[in-house]
Order: sequence, then C-alpha cells, then structure tokens
Amino acid sequence: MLLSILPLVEIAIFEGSSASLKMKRATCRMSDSKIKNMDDFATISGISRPTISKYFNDADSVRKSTRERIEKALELYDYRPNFYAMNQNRRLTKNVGIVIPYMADPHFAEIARNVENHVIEAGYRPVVLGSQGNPEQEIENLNNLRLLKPAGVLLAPIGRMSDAGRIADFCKDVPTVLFDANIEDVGEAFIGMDNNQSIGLIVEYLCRTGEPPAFFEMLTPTNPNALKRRSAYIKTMDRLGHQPHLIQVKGEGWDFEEIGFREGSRVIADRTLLTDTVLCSNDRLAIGFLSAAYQHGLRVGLGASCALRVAGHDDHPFSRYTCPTLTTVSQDYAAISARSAETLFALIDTDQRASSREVTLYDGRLVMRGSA
Amino acid sequence: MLLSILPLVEIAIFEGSSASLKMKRATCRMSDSKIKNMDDFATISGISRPTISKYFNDADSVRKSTRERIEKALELYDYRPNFYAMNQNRRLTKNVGIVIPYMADPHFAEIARNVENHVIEAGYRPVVLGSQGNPEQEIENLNNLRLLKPAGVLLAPIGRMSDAGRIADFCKDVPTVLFDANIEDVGEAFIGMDNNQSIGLIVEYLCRTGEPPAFFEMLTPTNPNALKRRSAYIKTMDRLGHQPHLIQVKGEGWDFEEIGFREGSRVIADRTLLTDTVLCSNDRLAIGFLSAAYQHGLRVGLGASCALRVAGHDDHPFSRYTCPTLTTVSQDYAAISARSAETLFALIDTDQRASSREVTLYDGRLVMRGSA
DNA sequence: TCAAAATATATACGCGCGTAAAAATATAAT
DNA sequence: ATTATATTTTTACGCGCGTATATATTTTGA
Repeated sequence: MLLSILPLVEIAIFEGSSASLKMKRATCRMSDSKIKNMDDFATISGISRPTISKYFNDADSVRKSTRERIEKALELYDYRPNFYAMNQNRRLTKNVGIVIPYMADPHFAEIARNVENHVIEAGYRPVVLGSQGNPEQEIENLNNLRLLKPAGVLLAPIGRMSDAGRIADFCKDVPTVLFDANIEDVGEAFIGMDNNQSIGLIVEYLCRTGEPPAFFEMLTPTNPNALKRRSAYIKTMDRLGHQPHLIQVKGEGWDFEEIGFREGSRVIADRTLLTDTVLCSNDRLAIGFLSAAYQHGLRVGLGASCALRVAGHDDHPFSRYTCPTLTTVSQDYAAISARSAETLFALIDTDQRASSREVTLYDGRLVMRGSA
Repeated sequence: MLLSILPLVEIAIFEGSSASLKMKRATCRMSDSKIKNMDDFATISGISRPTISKYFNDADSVRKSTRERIEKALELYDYRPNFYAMNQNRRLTKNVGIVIPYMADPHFAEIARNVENHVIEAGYRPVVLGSQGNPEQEIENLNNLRLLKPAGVLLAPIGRMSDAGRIADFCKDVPTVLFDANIEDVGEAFIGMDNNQSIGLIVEYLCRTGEPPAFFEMLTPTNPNALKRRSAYIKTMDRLGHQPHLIQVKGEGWDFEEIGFREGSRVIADRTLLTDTVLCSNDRLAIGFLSAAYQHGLRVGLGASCALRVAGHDDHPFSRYTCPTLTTVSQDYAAISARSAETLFALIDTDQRASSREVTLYDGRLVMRGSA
C-alpha cells in the first residue's frame, strides 16, 4: 500500500568557516532572546526584513554600513535563516547537489569530499547524497534535490542498474554533470577516467615484469567502468600478443571484498588459474582476493619466493594497508573533481545548456606497491 | 566574515516500499498533467486539500472509500507532498534523526543501517546524518534536524571533542537517545557496549592462550570508549596478576589505519615491544598494525611459527579480510540498535521525558580468527 | 546646496503545506 | 424516516522566507 512509502533522508550540514561561529557562540549567551525567524531578527537589528533577506542572499548587495549593522546584530543573536524555508520560493539557489552511488565505500567518500571542496570554494552550497547502491534511492535523491531547487547537480550514477530514463528526465530540468560513471547521452557532460589507458598501463606493466595477467571480475558488474575495463584488458592483451583470460565470477550487490574473497578462494582451490598474475577489476575485489590467497598460504608479491601477483584498480584508500600493499592504478581524483565542478559552474554561469555533450577522460597513474 | 559560512548538506531519500512506486511509474505516463502541489492533486482527485493532507499524514484517518479514491488518483498521477514544506508547520512529525560520527567508516555505516531499519519498521522516517568527525558539523547536523521538527533523535556522538553543552541544549528541545559513545548526563538514555566486559573477555583469552597483551592505542583518543577500554585493560591485567603495558601513540584525526601502520612500524622497528601479543584499542588501528607487521616480515597469528599476535575490538566489517583475519570482540549491533530505537519510541509515545537517565550496556562476543 | 542615483522601507503576495473552526454532507443507529 | 455520529468541505490563517512594487530615505556628484 502507498502508505508504506517511507522515505529516508540523510542530511548533514557543514560549516565551512568556523571562526565566526565561535565568536557568535561566545557572545550570544549574554542575550538569550528567542530569535525564531527573520522577522524577529529584523526587529532586533532595526533593519527591515526584505533587506535582511537580501543580505543573506548576497551580503554585498546591501550598503556597507547596513551590512555592518546586520553583522553586528548577528554577533549578538546567532540567527540563521531556515535553510528549507529559504529554498521554498527562490528562483535560483546556490545549492549544488552531489550524488554518489555508495556512501560507505571509502572510495566514493573520498571523491565526494574532493568535489565538495570545489563546490564550497566556488561559493556554492554542496548537498551530498548517497544512493546506497539502490537505483530507486538514486531517483529519490534526485527528486529530493529538486525540492531544494539546486543551481546544478554533480552526479556519479550507480551505473548499469541506474534508471537512465528518469535520470535523463531530471537532467532536462536541472543542469547536471555526470562523473565517475557514464550514462550515454545523459547530462550535459561526463568527466571520468580513461579505463582504456589505465588498464593498458597496468596490463603492460604486468606483462613486462612477469606472466600476462588473468582478469578477475564480476560477471555482471554494476559499474559501467567495469565493462570498459574488461574490453580494455582484452584489447591490450591482443595488442601484446597474449591470450586474454577472463575470470568472471558470480556475485551481486556491493560487498565486493566478500565476492573477491569467496570466488578468489574457489579459483585458487580449483587450480583453474592459468597464470600466476591476476588483475582485478577493482581494488575491493583485489582486497578480497589477497585475503583468499593469504588463507591458502600463497605468498603474493614479486620475486621468486612469491607464488602469485595481484593487482587492482582505483587506488582505494585501503589499498595502502593490505598485505602485501596493493599495486594498482590510481584515478586522478583531483583532476576529475575539479573539472566536474568547473564544467558545472560554467553551465550555471552561462545559464544555457551545453551545445554538445563533452566527454573528458583523465589518465590513470600506475601505483607500484608490493603485490605485483 | 560571516558570508563565508557555507553549510554543506547531505541528503538521501530512500523508498522503503517500491512496488507501488513502480506501479505509479508505469501508469502515470498516460496522463502527463503537471501536478505541482497538493492543490492540483486535490482538484484532479476531486477531494478537498485538507482531506488529502490528512491522508498523507495518516492514511487510516480518512474513510475507507475516500482513501480508495485518493489511492486510485495516486496511481494515475504520481504526486508526493513536498517533504520540506510538510515539516514547516507541523506540530509533530514522524521524522527521526540518526546522527553518526563518520559516514565513511564502514563500522558506523553498518550501525546506521541497522538503526535505520528499526526506525522504518516502527513507521518513522529516518534522517541519517554523518558528522565527518567534525564537532561543529555535529552541532550543525542537530541544528539542521531541528528544522525538520523530528519526533526524536538517535545520536552517536563524535566523543571527547563533541560540544557537550550545545548537544545538551539540543536534548532539552528534542527527545534524544545517545548510543555507541556516551556523554555523561546528556540525552534521555544511553545504549552502548560494556567495554569492561568486552576488553576483559579478550584480555583473558589472550592471557590464557599466550603471553599477556600490550595495549596499543592513541594517546588522546577521540572516542570515549577508548578511555574505558584503556582502564578496562589495566583492570583486567591487574586482576590476572600481569603488569599492564600501554603503548600510547601520537596521532590525530580519523585516519586510524594510517596511525596504526605508522606507529606500529615504529614500535616494531624500535623493538620496544615487551611482549609478542598486542591488543589494539579498535580494529582500524589493528588493521594498520597488521600491515606494519607484514611489511616487517613478522608473521602474525597463533602457533610456534608466528612472531606476533594481534587482536582488535569492534569486529569492523573489514576485519574478515585482513591477513591474517583479525581476532576481535564483536559489538552486539543488533541489540544496541534495537534497544536504542525502542527506548526512543517509548519516550516519544509516552510524550514525557525519562524520569532517570538509563544506561544499558551490552556484552561483546569474542570472535576468534587468525591473528590471535 | 540641490537634484540624481542608489538604497532602504512598507506593504503585499507567493511557495507548499499544516491546521483549526464552522458549515455541509454522508453514514450509522434508532 | 429521523436523529445522532462520523467525515468531508469551506474558509481562513499560519510556518519562514523570497520577491515585487511603490514609497521613503539615504548617499553621491556636481
């Protein structure tokens, strides 16, 4: 029944600058008036509400003397406009939505953090949302963003499972830049990494330093990057004159370490591995695989004493702490997030849609660690 | 200047039941009317707006025939009330805030997920917020929750750095149950784990199966549980007639793996370790320590062939994939989250503050894996 | 000093929805 | 059928703030 639609809302508010907050906190105690709304604040500050409203929209839009009076009052009474009421009847806000596929994945958490900073620096207010790997929640996040009337949205889609149609509908209403994972022809632009280059890089490295790698991946990956990596692997192996060897394991959901561990264990136990080198489609799978190898007594790493080489992809925050540390390809987070933000702000500023959908791909960088 | 206060908002909306959504999606295409608000929907459904409003507040509060008419209309036009406008002038909402210290930590992500489910089951709408380890953002989260007029809040505080005074202020206005980390006398109740019991458990286990453990921890831990664990360690060692040995390392922030790795490396290199057994204050430190041991060629685990035993605390989702897998104490997530939710709902239902602040502590369970 | 330009005020309405009270209607009970 | 009860409708106002317009007050420039 319809009643059981119970939305879950994740909200977190972050204060960029804090010095002023502390000041306010220190002084506001003396006058414990109950400033409930803008009207109250207008009254005690002796300034009309429309002017106060203007100030909060853009502090430089009021006369300097007025601004100083307002800020003096702000130090006495720590009033702040109601964020939700604010957006209710605004034409254009300074809100920028940031939607990522999975909050609990440190990989995405780091990306979000990065993008967030760019948004703050540009004078916008980031609104970060996680879709928890659930395409319906992804749509829900976008619908919810709509209510905040965002100036634009930076969206890293879940991927293959995403409801492309409804996302496209959203993009018609709100300027949206896709990043991390592409959906063909959706959004004004896409910024991501060049899986072709990055996989080529690590496959070449592995081939040069030992046996050609097998490719360990999920049979039906959620992320479209995974599919690109698969074909990039095959292409590179072909180019180097090696026979591609795909290990496509079963598994659904986002518990990649578990899948890497379970299927890695199986592969090792079955002795179906035709090579001593395994390239995993992403670091989280590799982390599980490493654990499986350890438990089977297989020493992973370079050199004669090792039975196996394992490499990953993404430079997951955790890959520095695996045993051995994980050789991988790092994404240029900085460039991707900077460019995504820039692209969106350019769209917002020109107030027009992109004439053509621009796709920007950044190169990965080889990170040589202990595992391969 | 005050202008630079740029709040960051994290929002995610989750649809509990989805069958109805799909149905709506399938049928709403036929009539592409632009239902913008409740007035529009009232008009097309032929029912007055106050009744519609009543329905969305509680579907059972309207006559069955009316309800059916509304739901028939809902299938044709997929209208949903504006969440933010809804809360604007409500006396009491069904919103329940859930605030956790750090979103990107899989440990807290799992706890949040658990609590969330209980809130949904009770017919409330969870609003999950992460404080990113930042006490100001924690306060900001609470302030922001206030705007949503929540029926209650489940708060896992950052800990030692939390602004206890302002949190207490919040608790005066909104029924709040603390969990995971306690702040003395703040909130209506606290539900957590019994660090005394859990540390006693693992210290006893370690002593019985090998050398008494040293305690590896941060000198100035963020989390108050860490302090309890420290004294529990000392107490248990005393009781067992062993000399406590604290290894208190420097380090700030939330990058525990890095601290565990860096300081673990130092301790191992310095040979200041007086024992072959190390109990880490939490799993994330242990994960870093394990990595350090591996890099120093120290074999970790039980048995004669191993040079070191390492144990953790919490049963972090990742501790199943370390090399070796991590022996630890698991928190009773299920019990803690269930009890926290129950306690809050009892408070909400009776509509009165707790007569006395109740503290409930659950036992930990020993998880014997490979590392000790 | 005085007019022109810039800014602030007063006033009013809008956003999308909650909620209260009285009037109208439908249902249940007799 | 009639009365009593339960629901719905009408009407109106409130929440906290954006925004528009006319008016009043500065500030600026000459």
